[in-house]
Amino acid sequence: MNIGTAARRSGVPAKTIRYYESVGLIAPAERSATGYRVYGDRDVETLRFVQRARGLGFSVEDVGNLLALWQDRRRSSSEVKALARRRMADIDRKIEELAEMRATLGHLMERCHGDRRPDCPILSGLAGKPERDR
Amino acid sequence: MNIGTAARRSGVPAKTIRYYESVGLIAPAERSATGYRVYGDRDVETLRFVQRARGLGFSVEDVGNLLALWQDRRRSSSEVKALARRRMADIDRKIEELAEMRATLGHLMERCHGDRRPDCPILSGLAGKPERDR
DNA sequence: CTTGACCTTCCAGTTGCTGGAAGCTTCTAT
DNA sequence: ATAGAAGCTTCCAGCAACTGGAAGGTCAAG
Repeated sequence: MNIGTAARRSGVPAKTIRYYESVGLIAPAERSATGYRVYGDRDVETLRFVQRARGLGFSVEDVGNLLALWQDRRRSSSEVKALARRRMADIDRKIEELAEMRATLGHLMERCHGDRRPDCPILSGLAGKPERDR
Repeated sequence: MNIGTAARRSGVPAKTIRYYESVGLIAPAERSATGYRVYGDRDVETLRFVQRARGLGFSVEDVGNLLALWQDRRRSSSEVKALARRRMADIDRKIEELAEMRATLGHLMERCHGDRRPDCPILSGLAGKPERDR
């Protein structure tokens, strides 16, 4: 099958497949006589694997490692789990960051009238002159 | 004061200040006779404002808008609040995405022994062949 | 045989910096 | 006075992970 079909079946856009190939995440596809990339069902499975791993937020580099482990019969599951643990820690850190932003922004917004008046605690807050009352 | 001092006082690295100037987020600084950028206390305040807004995750473009509103006496606070609301929605969306990743990754990890054996539900899960038992 | 859908490569742009090179200027210490 | 360190300037490159678009070759249908 051609790249368009592989793209449809895997959910990875054709452009992205080419990109993955160019950065070495996936092996270069075979080519037809006229230079078209040719894919098989295995390749589609690989692409789906990549898609899912990326969906969990693993970096392209980490996906490369996961892919290598996946294809290595002699792997130990602890290596995979270690990658997953690191990713989990990343996620938790990011969630915390966002929660903090959320809280701060929420506090600022609460006090803002949001009407036609120029008075705005959000701006004062950003300016570092927090409304001090209450 | 020179850029290094402004950087120290505002918490924005000198390189980043130059970058902000280059993309038009902040006005070009005045220059000394020898071409050094010269800053005043106002500029440091502006930089701090930018720093805080960026810390809440506003894009550089949005910070530009906030800055403009901050400096506009005739602004209405509703404009500011609208920006904040959009940012809040972004944050919530991202938190949700991350929470979903967390959950999925957590499920996969739970079942992985993480020992020397190659058997690994994390990889099978990514491969799209979820362990079906239990 | 022409049209339109695919495919190819290559270059550029996105976001928000950050690092580094080459070359001035200013400060500090002797 | 002068040497060296620290600070400043500009410009170019690169990070992640694509995405868009131009220019051009290919293929199937009517």
